[in-house]
Amino acid sequence: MANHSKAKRGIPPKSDFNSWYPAIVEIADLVDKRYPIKGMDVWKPYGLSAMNLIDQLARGEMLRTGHQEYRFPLLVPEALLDKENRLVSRLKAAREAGVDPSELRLDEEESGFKKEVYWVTHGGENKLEIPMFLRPTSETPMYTMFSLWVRSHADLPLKTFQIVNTFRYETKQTRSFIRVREIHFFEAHTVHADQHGADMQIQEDAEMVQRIMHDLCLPSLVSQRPVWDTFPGAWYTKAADVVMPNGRTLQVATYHHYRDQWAGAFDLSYEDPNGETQMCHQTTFGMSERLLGAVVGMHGDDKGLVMPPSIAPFQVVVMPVASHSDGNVIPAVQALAADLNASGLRATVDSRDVRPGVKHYDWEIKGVPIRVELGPRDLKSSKCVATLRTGGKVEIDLDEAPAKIRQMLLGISDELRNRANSLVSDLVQEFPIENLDSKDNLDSIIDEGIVYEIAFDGNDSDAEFLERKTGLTLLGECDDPFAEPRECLVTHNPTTKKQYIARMY
RNA sequence: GGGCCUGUGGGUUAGUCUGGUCUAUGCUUGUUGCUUUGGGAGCAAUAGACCCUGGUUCGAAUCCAGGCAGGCCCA
Repeated sequence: MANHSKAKRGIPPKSDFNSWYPAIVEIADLVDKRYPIKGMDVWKPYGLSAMNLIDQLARGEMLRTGHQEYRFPLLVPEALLDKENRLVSRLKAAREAGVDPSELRLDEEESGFKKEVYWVTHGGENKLEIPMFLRPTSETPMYTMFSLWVRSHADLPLKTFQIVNTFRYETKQTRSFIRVREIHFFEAHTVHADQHGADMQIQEDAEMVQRIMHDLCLPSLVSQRPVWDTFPGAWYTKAADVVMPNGRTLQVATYHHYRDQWAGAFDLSYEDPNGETQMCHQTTFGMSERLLGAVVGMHGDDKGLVMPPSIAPFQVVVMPVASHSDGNVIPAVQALAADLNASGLRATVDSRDVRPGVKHYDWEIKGVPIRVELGPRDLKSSKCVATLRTGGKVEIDLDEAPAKIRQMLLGISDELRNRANSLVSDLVQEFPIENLDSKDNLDSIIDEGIVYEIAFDGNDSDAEFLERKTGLTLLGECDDPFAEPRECLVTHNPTTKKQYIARMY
């Protein structure tokens, strides 16, 4: 058909995910990528609206769990970075040497961090005596202040969060929402009296991640990152990864247990009830616009986006049909939308003077969960026709519309979860061979579009062997181990440690 | 980190190899008007581009260098 491509507004098939993704974010009007700086897209109203709704989910969790919202400055003086770099390089050296960090002296080694930040070196025409950088994350500025705020055990726990933009000078290929240079970022930082307090916080973080992922209808793999992939300064790092349709995993949330390692570097201590000075224990929990990237990638299809109802900027679009032939249509449509909005749904009216087909296609591309048509025919029978983005059309009574539609949205969420789960279960597979003999040629065995589940309990060099051999990256150890011990893929020791290897974004 | 490719109206595309025919092609989109309107309507008019800087040349969208931007592959 000549207008085949036109019929889909030039959307490549989703089976070609690497072309589909960058196309759909622009066609669905989430962002405009033409701003002339690499990795810095312009957020358009529709995309921003969805992102704001994701932020609201995070904010809701924060308030529910007693965190308070702050906003710290964007600029950080270089001197503070030095403090952090010393901590990071000390821990890194300790890790490499396999010794306790406290046994190492502070050295002046410069970490690679400096290369990844944007520097502000001038104020007007004057060169700044102390250069400043744009936060890549906010540990440094926040902990500087925390050490002023926390003095007594009564000040703890301190549970904070902020939703801000952070900056990273990415040199690799950038991708909307997935790898960008200006990152819309959520970060929660907490301070506790002891390790137990921080342990509990990590548990709470895990629950919050699960709740948010549920709202977004996204299944995720949670694992503890290997030591070498642990956030600088952290005792351990846990991460939630979403499996994208091309088999690559996307890290969408992380939470770090710092123990008292950062507290040492930033002099974060308090007086306990006995009047003794104690070091604080800390955690952080971070998420970003990658959540939106995951939603786009996971739920979208050949026809466009599919928005989960929880973050759909419009959950329902009401479209008048043949309103020119019946003056009652427009008022009825407006009344219906008002009804839906009054019942707490996000509904809008598309009263553009275009053909109905155009409206359907437009909102289909944008992934609106339910499109409602209302025309003269329906008015006679007091009904309207609802079309689901996930498929199907139903006639519903006008007086029951809000309740029915609310129910249908729940059904759509369930359907999206089912679809996502079945996609992921296709993409996550057991490793095809029992052990990695170095003679094996794995090219014909490894499928780069698959996430492999393996038994692995090796050390750094075993992991390096594994990664080099397979060309995949180790995500880390899962929370749910195998029920029965299995043979480790590399060491051949029996283990219940379940791990995933995949190509990561 | 290493290598490769690309840059033409808002989008997409012809032209680039082999400099002059380009005062730059088609489709789409935008705007205006009329007719239309239950899943992408039609006709007409109109608007709109050679990434930037430098070089070679009588002459550059086309060749060369650098920059910026985008994409791909490998580590």
